[in-house]
Amino acid sequence: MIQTCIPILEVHAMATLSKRDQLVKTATELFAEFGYHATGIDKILQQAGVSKKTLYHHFRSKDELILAVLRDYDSLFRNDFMKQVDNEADSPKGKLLGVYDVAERWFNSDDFFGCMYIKAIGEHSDPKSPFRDVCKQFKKLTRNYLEELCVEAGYRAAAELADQLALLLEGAIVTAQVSPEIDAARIARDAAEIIISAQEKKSH
Amino acid sequence: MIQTCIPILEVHAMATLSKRDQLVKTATELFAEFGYHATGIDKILQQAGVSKKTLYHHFRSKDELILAVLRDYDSLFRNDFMKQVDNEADSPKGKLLGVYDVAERWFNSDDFFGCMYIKAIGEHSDPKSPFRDVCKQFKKLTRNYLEELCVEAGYRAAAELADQLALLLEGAIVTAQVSPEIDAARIARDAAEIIISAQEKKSH
DNA sequence: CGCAAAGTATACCGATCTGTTTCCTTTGTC
DNA sequence: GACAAAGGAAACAGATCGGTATACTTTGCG
Repeated sequence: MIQTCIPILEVHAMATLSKRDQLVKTATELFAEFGYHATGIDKILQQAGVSKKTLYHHFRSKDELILAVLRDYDSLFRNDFMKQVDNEADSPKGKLLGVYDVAERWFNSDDFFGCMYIKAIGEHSDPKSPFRDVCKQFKKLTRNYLEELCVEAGYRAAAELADQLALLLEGAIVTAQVSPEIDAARIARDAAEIIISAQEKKSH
Repeated sequence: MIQTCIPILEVHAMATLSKRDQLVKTATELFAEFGYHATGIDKILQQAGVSKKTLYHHFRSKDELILAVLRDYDSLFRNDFMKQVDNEADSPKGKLLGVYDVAERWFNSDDFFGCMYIKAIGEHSDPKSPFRDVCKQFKKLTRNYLEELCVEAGYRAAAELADQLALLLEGAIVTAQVSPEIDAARIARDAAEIIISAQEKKSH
């Protein structure tokens, strides 16, 4: 393609990932599938097509790469998830239940290996680990998103409802991870419907 | 103490763990806290006070030790859990809700680091991994236990109810693991109560 | 007692781990 | 075209990994 103007170049430059982003993306995929300790630096470098020197130019250590992975994935995943939920339904209640439909597609995708943050805490149980805050933050933001949907739907006890719906989502994620043959998303959706219905009767 | 008769000797011999059980017990604790890949053989041996030769006399490899850990823990944990639930209440419904009270005590204990099986799958995502079956089996047996309680309580849709209550329990476990300051057990219990109540209204 | 099984302690093996260093090439910019 | 920054390839370091081998000691039991 002939480079005709600057904007095209810029767009192209953005579409082509920087070395740093290549590293983070590859590391995300490998960490998700094989775990953090089991994934060596060399495997990431080989698969990303990046040299070791470049890695340690962008990150001080493997732990900092992990931290970058967790931070980047946080916004990426939630943005994509929320966008899909938005397309799932128009009504707030429909979106609330749509959460579990989007989750079901996620569970059935080829690159589903459970939640990166649960996995991270599972391998780094120290409460003072730098990963702890990022993981808690992700779970908190996800729960708050559910609360927003509850508020939009006009439910009085939005906080309590969000807590319970978040718990169902977590349970569905780990169940789908351990036992893929169980339709965990549908179970969670059914339970969510019951809990929401009970809330609606109270709100009247 | 003077050894007066055979039975006492036998009881004492059973109370003193065999080398194999010492290994499994120590490995269980370390795997639970630090994960499977991060826990080296040498650390287990040192903490168990057992030599390396003895380990490889009882187990062919680290993976077989992990397998033994998962298998032993399955019956040990569920037996203890069910016994505690039994003492929690007399009525079937009380026991059903008591599950989450027992879980709360578990979450608040010093040696709570999440579910060993979720952790195992998180570090060994290969569907053909020998760990997969043990983990799925544990989850299945736990769910079936909940279904038994539902049947005893006389709920018609015991299977569906058990699926949902199991999901809530899973969600509570990972939430308590990632965010200890959240009272995940109480949230799960509240949600369980709502789901059970809805079931009771249908069953009439 | 005497013997075999089980145990300890320790050195060792090859592989792999994170991280550093060296030397050379590419690339973007003034 | 020159120069500095970034990147690549590969050797290297020190530690640790899972697992084996050797030599000695303890223990249970007929």
